[in-house]
Amino acid sequence: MAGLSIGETAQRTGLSADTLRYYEKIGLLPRVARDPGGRRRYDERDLSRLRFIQRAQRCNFSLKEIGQLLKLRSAADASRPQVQRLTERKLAEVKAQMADLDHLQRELELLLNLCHGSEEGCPIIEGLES
Amino acid sequence: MAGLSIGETAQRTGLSADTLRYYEKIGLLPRVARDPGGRRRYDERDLSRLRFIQRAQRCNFSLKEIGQLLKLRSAADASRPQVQRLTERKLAEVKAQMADLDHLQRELELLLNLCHGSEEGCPIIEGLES
DNA sequence: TCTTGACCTAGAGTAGACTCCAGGTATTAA
DNA sequence: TTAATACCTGGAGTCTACTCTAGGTCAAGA
Repeated sequence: MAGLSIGETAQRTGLSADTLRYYEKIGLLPRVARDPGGRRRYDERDLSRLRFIQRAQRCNFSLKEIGQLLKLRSAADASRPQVQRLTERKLAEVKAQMADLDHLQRELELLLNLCHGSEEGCPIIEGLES
Repeated sequence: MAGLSIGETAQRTGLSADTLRYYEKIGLLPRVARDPGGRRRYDERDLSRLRFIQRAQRCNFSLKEIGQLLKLRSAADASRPQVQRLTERKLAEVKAQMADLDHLQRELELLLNLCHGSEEGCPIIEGLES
């Protein structure tokens, strides 16, 4: 039988079967193909979409935003100016978020370095206090 | 009257009065002192705790984790290894998120470039799906 | 004195993203 | 043939971090 069952897809992506059904229910995945018995069959397109969703989600995009991103991704030539504006906005957001995270990373690293170098007191706690 | 009212504290911290009451309700702040009329009075200790909470929250710690950090704060010396572990985990999370964002950024930039470069339609974009 | 505005409590409601449940069907192994 | 297993649907429940509501109190100004 072509494609993967929901169980296999769950295992492969690390998402639960419930989550996969949920994504379909809210339209994040277009209706997944069914076998003659009515069970879902996930193809490579679906898996690619799921990987995209997971990456975007790890970047703090909401499912709603991911829906928009997915539209950009698959219908890019349908309404190009609009698509382009959205893409640019998302890109700007991604860059801003990168800058924030970069800042955060430095801060956490600084705290940890202080911690390794200090004799007494907890510099992480102290750092968060001041 | 000693200390700040909830309104003044809200203004000073940028948190809403509701949020301040909420933090107290869930035990993130110990019971705040009351004046004879039963209104809250925030002292320097409370404000320090609130600053701590806000900083930690900006570092992507959940309120639950912040609760842990606050407990550890009283015995900072003894609990240093724990604090360090928590911080290290956060740092790892932040780094993973950065990597994902980087990936997403490239993908969006690629999409944008393809859109700029083509006359009508973006035939290569369908290739992104796979 | 009356009114206004800040405050009080307990508890309900919200949004996002799941997660679980009940009751039913299909496929496979014994 | 039967039992186990994986799957189906619609809908209810959960968690986080608030946010809002109702109904009441208190202190200060006109």
